[in-house]
Amino acid sequence: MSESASTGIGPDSCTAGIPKAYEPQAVEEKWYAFWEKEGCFTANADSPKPAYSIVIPPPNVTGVLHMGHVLNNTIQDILARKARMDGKEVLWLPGTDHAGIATQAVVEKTLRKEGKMKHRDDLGREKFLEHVWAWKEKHGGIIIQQLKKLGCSCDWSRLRFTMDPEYSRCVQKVFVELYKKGLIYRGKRMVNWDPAARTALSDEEVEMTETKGHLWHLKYPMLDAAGQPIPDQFVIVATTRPETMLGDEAVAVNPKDERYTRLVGTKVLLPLQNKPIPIIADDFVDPKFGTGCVKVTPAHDPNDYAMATRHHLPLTVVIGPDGRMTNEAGGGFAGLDRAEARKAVVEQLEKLGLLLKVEDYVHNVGHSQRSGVPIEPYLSEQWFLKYPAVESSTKAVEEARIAFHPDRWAKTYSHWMTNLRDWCISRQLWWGHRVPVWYKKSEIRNPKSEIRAADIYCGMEPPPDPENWEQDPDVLDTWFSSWLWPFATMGWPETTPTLKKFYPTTDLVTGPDIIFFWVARMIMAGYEFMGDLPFRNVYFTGIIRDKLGRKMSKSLGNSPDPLELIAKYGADALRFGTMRSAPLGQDVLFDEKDVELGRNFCNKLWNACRFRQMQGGEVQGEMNPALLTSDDKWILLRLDRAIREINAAYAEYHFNEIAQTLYRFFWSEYCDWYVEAAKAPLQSASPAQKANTLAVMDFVLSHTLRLFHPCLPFISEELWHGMGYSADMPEAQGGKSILFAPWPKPLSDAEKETWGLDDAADQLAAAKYDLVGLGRNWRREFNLPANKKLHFVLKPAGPLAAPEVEVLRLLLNAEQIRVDPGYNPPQGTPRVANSLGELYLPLTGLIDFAAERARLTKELEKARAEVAKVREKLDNPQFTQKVPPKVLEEHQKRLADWQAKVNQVEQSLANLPA
RNA sequence: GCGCGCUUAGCUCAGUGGAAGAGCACUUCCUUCACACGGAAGGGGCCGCAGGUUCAAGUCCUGCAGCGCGCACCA
Repeated sequence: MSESASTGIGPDSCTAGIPKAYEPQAVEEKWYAFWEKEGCFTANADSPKPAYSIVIPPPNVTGVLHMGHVLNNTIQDILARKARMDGKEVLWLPGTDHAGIATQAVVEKTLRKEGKMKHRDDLGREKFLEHVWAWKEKHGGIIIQQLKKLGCSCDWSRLRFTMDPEYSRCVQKVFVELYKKGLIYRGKRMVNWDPAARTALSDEEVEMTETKGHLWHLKYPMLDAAGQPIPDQFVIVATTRPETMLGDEAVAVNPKDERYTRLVGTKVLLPLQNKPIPIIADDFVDPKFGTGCVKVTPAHDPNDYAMATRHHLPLTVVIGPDGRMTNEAGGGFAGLDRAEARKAVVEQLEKLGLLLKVEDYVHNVGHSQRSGVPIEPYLSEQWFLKYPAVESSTKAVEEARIAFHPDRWAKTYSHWMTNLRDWCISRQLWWGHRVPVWYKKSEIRNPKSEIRAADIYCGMEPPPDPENWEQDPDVLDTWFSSWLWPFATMGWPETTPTLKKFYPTTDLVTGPDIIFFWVARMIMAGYEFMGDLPFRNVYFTGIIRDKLGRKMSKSLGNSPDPLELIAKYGADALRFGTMRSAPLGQDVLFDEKDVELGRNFCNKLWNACRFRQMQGGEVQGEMNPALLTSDDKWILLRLDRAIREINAAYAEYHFNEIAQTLYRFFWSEYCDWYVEAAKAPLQSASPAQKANTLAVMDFVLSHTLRLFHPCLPFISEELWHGMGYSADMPEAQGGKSILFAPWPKPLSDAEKETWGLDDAADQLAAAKYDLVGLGRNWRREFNLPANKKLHFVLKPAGPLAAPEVEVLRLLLNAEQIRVDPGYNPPQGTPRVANSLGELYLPLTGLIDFAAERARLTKELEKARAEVAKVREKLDNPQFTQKVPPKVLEEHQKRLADWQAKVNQVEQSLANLPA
């Protein structure tokens, strides 16, 4: 493979030429280009392989990559790459979203800044949209390029945008169908109005935030039958929004409230407007709250609107769609912003002596999720959708045909689904899918009267006589297009091969914050238009926070730029670090240290392979069972365990466990123990034995690289070729790319038997490493420098082959280990022991016996405590009778082990000088 | 108000019924021919509090407290 030459590692490269540290930049660029050129990510709809598919949650077309994207897309990429290695035909379908309000707001802001307009009306619809499209062309590809940097294996040939002409047709078709079914209707309602964006919003786009405000108590003068104020007689109303009083049309009391019964039917004088308004009785009013009198502002409060409807009160609009007071608010207030008007109204009332008191008051205020400003309840005509396929969608999740991970979100879903309210889908914007509805021009549009059905034309094509019609100016909520994403991206309404092969999709990876916005609606759209669920599993990621637990935001400046991290540490490092700290369903506290850990891990992998290369020779294919050492057998068993653990973690979407197992296996088991132990045969054994050790390394590394590939796609590919493991594989199964190499299988019983991977070998190696640990501890105890060569004596408990002793010698960094079954140590020789035998360090005179005695005493105490703990359990007949046999055996063995430890340590202590 | 999470080593977090774990940070030693983006050895936990179930509880149940997040029209 010529690709390997440039970065240094490879079968033919000379040792000196391999960089000591992994340098990801060139490697990542090279392999991404290779994958794309070779069409590795392109899904074949005609493939006989079983299908695996994911649709990307489309990022905002003009957005840039942030840490949330990194988390989300790394997970999707891991799933996609794992599925390929499992032999599936994989489609990861990418795309972007037009993100109506967000994009329009950004473009408007830019155009204002550039002095090209003050308000979009200055440009007009067509001209303005030209600017948005230009913006989209300029910025739309950025996030796609960034996803490629991250290594995402999306099928870019199928890239979709929610405003693609074909996609727009889907949106129109869906609107028309639902309109004809009567599920989409037009209505005059009190909606959530965003005065900054000047559009209606859905309920889901309103965030209730606890706000410190005030409760103003206002005095409304009572009027007598002749309409004259009764001196010193007032009705007291309390309000959090005094500016709305300019639009009051009544004061309401509870009909059962005896304090006010006699007042019902009389009138009060609305201050400032000097308008008589009635006192009405309505059950809505809670007599126990405040004074029991409520001011009624029909046009600016949903409850008041409902009351006004019941009592046939007029609607006085005093706040306009721009959040400024209208002419109806009166001369002194018209034109003021609602916040300014509040101050002005309070000031005036105070002057008139009509402000009784002001209390601090904490309450929830709806804010626009987009622009952050307080929502204004606003009466307007909008399009609404009565959700389709609700029952099947609810059941699909409740009966786990669609599985949520973690499943607790199913409860949230269920709660929302059983309390659905119609979805306000029209937006007073220009950037988006325009409502496919035309109104007859001859009908003079009177905002106070609703348009008759006969004068509405709804269709995918404009009416045949367009000159007589006028299209609805509004566009549709962005989510009204993204809810079709899983099938509209696959060629629906045609039954395309892609749709046939890959719908329903397998997994969806998204954030729980859009469970209502997107996930629930996609499920309903799936059932309504495809007659089937859109995905089988939904993985909900956590939210990425900074290390102080704060949400990442531009204003806080606590959001690192993933591309800078990639440039600094490599994409693999970013992916691995993120996965390792991202438990299922929990928020992720991101720390750059995690990425550093990822980089260090890649470097470890690089150097472990570099070490193998430095031993020379071709890839060794066959392991000769007769030549396998206990260390070989031990690492093969550890590999087997790692494969099983990783498979189990994949099955449960536990990505942090996958990363942690990879880390533990490769670093703590393979590098720390196996490689160090293997240096013994590599340095001194026969050529055949040496070759066999290399065969074990090649076996383990070639499996390891494949286990790593979904998480670390770049370095695993580089090393896969560099080490020559691709050479033996069929072209389509790893020969071309590790992408298609078969996913490692756990070792079979037959393999374990062939290679002699039994408990005895496993325990021999483990005992060796244990003894090494005990021996190494002496260096610290006795202040012996780590590089000082020492002489040990080993008194083995049984027969011990010379190569095992050589491993001990190497791991202990010993000059020599003298094996002497009959060794009779002089009093005072430090001693440790386990099942392997007794290890002595004859160093009389150099030793701090007090420290050794203290250490051994502590160890003895610990061992005795453990013995006591286990013995207590075993002495309990309840325990021995009820416990499963396996657990009983474990405890008995534990007792024996700790007892042996006690004996060993006692002997070691006895061996110290008194 | 209802619902859902979280509370384990200095920090960030794994660990869902059978001997308290990882990474980082810290201490000591080591530039030994894969790696100082490294190696070795250490120190450090009433597993939030109180009850209960069980032979056995960090793990299951019930309260309580603190923190966080959803949902909810009380002015």
